[in-house]
Amino acid sequence: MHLFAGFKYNPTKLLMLKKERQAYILHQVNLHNKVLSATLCQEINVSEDTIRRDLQELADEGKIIKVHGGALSHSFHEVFHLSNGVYSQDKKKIIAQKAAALIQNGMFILTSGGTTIIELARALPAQLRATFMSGSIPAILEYMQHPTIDVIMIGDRVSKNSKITIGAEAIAKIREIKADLCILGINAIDVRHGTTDNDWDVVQLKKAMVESAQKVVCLTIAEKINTIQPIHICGVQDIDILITERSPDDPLLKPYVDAGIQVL
Amino acid sequence: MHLFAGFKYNPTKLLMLKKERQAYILHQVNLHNKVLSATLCQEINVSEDTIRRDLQELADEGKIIKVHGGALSHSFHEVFHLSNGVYSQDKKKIIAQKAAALIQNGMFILTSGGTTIIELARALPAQLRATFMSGSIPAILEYMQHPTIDVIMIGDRVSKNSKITIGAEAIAKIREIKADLCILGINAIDVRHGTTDNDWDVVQLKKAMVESAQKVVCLTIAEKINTIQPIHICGVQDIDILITERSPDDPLLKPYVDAGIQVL
DNA sequence: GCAATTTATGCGGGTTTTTGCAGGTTTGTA
DNA sequence: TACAAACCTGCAAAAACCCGCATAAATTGC
Repeated sequence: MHLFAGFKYNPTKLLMLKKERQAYILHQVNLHNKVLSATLCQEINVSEDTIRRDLQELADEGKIIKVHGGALSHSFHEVFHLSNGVYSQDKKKIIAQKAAALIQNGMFILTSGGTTIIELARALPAQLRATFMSGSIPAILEYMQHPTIDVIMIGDRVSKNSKITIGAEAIAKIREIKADLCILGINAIDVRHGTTDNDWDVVQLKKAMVESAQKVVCLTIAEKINTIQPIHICGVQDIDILITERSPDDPLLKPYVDAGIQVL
Repeated sequence: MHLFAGFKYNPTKLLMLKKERQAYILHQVNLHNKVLSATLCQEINVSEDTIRRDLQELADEGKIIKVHGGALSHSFHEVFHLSNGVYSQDKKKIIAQKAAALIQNGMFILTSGGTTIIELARALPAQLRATFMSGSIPAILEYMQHPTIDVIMIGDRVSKNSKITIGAEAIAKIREIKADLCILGINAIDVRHGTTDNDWDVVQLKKAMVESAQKVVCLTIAEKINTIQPIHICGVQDIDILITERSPDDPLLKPYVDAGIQVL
């Protein structure tokens, strides 16, 4: 589409045909996922009404989404409709599959809560014999469905927000044991800052779990890679395995491989 | 710290369209389970009022859950609603009403599990401030819905059929405390044999609870009056209050009144 | 080629949307 | 119980929108 390439750098008054102009607009929308009416009317040198009419026509044809002040691409707008149910559930199922493969008979496993852990609980093979320990009530509910695993609930005061048990008792209980694996659903990870979260109580629990396990496994959708939250859980040096829905050799994950983490 | 998640998708944070902004917010909520209005208005560079209006609109559309100071993801806050097809639910609601009247602010209350206890949890007045302790996962789920009460989960191994935590740890934890009330949903009661049950683990828990409480309250539908189960929990002399859906002066209950139990 | 006709564009004015701010009220927490 | 943060309500300014109309541009018919 080099046909349009020069227009925004060419303030010369050009006579653009209507079809041509609309093609240009559509191109811009697809390229940047959004356009502003004001910007377009400067670029093409037509009145704002004309731009508005163009946007309206393109919207009527279903090519773009018209909004107050400009337009959005259709792909951008998908966020709104895909927001039903658990966010990114497909991706989390993939992650759960990879994580479930790590678990072997006889293992003792500490887990956090969160929707990814719920998927893990659902992905456990039916004949698995292992012991799962958690303070997350939704996670325990899911583990209870499994026919053969042993489930241990960490007791203490219940946090209504995070639906986990929190407090000194819970942390002391975690410290008492030495688990084979600690599997955490994490909310943010960054090479420099490690994993971080935004709930103080959850962080306390996760920190204790990391210290009480021989191997630390972190589960997260790739979207949360290279993001930071306010409260620190542990550094990358404390993490043994990182699991996302992407392939281990995805460039996004290279820094973590370089940092010595086993990426699955 | 202006490095929070999401900036990578929002390099040009100036002049964001309304829909675009809302999509960004929704994305953040789904990603992190919660957002703060203050954080968002810094990130997007708009006034807090605008953020609040956006959150309100998204909440009206059912996309998120608005709370004081920010918003929560819908999937995270999902309520596990127990089926309402409970046997004799009407009668249990009556029992729950009577039992709830016994509870006063500041009390510490031990409870068992069971559908009658679930009804009790639902019947608690909204402004009540008390502490409830239980090893029953369904009961804890119900207590969590209440806005002001404190909830303490007794930890230990989870019994999959009775959905309670059982074991030495759990019993030791109960022994540590001295509750104002112990409220038991019971499966059988008889003047001669006292209360009995058919699950060994449940009985151990209930016995410990009876011993750790100043007053013992038994809840049961009248149908279970004068029935016997294999395993003994406690004698009638250990019971302080008995609550059924019938009137206290019902002839069926007279033997228990005569035995010194306060019948409600 | 030229007039008639259709289409596209720009403009004026009135309406709606969006946004920030001032104020008073509610809420959560120490 | 006191206090700060968050909330709501109303308001006003700016931006965007819509409608009708006049004019310019393109197309068509002859």
